Amino acid sequence: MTQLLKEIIKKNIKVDGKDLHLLDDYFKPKKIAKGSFLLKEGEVFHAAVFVQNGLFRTFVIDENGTEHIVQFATQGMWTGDLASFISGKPSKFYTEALEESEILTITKNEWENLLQKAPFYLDFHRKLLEKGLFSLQERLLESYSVDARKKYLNLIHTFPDIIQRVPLYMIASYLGMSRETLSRVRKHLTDKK
Amino acid sequence: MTQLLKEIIKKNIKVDGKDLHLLDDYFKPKKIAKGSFLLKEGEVFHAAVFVQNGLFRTFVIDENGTEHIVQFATQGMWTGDLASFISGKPSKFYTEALEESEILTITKNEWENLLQKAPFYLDFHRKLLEKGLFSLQERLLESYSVDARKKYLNLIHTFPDIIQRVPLYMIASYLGMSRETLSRVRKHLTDKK
DNA sequence: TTCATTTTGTGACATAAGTCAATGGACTGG
DNA sequence: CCAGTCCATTGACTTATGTCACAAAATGAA
Repeated sequence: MTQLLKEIIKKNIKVDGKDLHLLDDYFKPKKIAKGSFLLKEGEVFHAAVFVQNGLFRTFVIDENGTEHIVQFATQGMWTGDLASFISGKPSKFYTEALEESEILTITKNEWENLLQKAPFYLDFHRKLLEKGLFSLQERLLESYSVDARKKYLNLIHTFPDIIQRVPLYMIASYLGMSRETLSRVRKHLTDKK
Repeated sequence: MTQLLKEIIKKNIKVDGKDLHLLDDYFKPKKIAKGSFLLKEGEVFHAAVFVQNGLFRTFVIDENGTEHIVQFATQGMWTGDLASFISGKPSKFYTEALEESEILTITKNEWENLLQKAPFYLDFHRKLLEKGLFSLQERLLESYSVDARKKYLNLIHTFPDIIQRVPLYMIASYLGMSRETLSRVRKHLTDKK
């Protein structure tokens, strides 16, 4: 059940077998129907969510009512709003299942509890935050210095199968451009071949 | 010496007086000359840096050789590259003193040491990361949904004195626009009065 | 003060991307 | 199998911002 999670943890921190088994007691599996929400704006995100399989998007809605997708999460990734989970403050984000999905969750309290029993999970916690910081930095830098075409190319390079799994207008939203612009970028790329 | 730092820590976490005094042993004060660098691209950022007074910028240089300012840090803020400090990986950033400044530093090793002696500083560490995440999120969202004029207005609202302290072309770089665009935005704002 | 350097402002023009509107294709539920 | 959505494409047009070039102003060092 928690196979994938265990592998990922082993890759990130040093932890021995019997401590890994603790995870089975703490993380609860759950099925999530396509179209349902794990989190809506204004709510506090009380549980960490690890994606076993399926696909989620997390997005904000700005003052003009436009959606901006901040993250896609697939198998092996974490989703929801890490900052809200840690701080206990209300989130600005929505996270929605785009496919029938399976997740592992742990509530804030249980997480704190686990950290007490097995403090080396603090290292993992840290790594998570660090990765969150890192990927946000990357996206911010990209938004400054890269044009539409290159953003798209970068995405299909780092995340090839996302194109098959979500409608293009969501890709456009993720990349911070209009769906028409994305459509034209794609046309130019195929024309050149 | 560590007065300001102590106040900030007290605001963020619960910690009693005698544990605060530990900070005096761990943090070293340092003067930094205007124009000198705390960090250059490719280096690992080995010390956390707290700004006592003065002003720093941290920036990246993209593939085209253009600088993009990611953060200004003034009194009471932290500067450098948190992600590199934590992960021990080389940084992509430069951080430069824009004024004669005074800082408090602590090396990575001493920091780990302090965390062992006084584990509640972990909460502080966490808060720092959380704030880092939060401010990056804010900037990313702004870059998507806000035009040049509003970005400038937001900045002078949240950080009024920065305008007096750094040249406008750096403000432009921080806001992700050309200096000419910023110049025009400012003209329109004064014309309207 | 004076000269050189840095910083800012402005006009003319170029360009990437957004907006609007129409069309047709693909999917889906009944 | 049909009707109704949903989604993607495309053209025409608009708009915000960038780029280039030059001039004016501010700054700072000698």
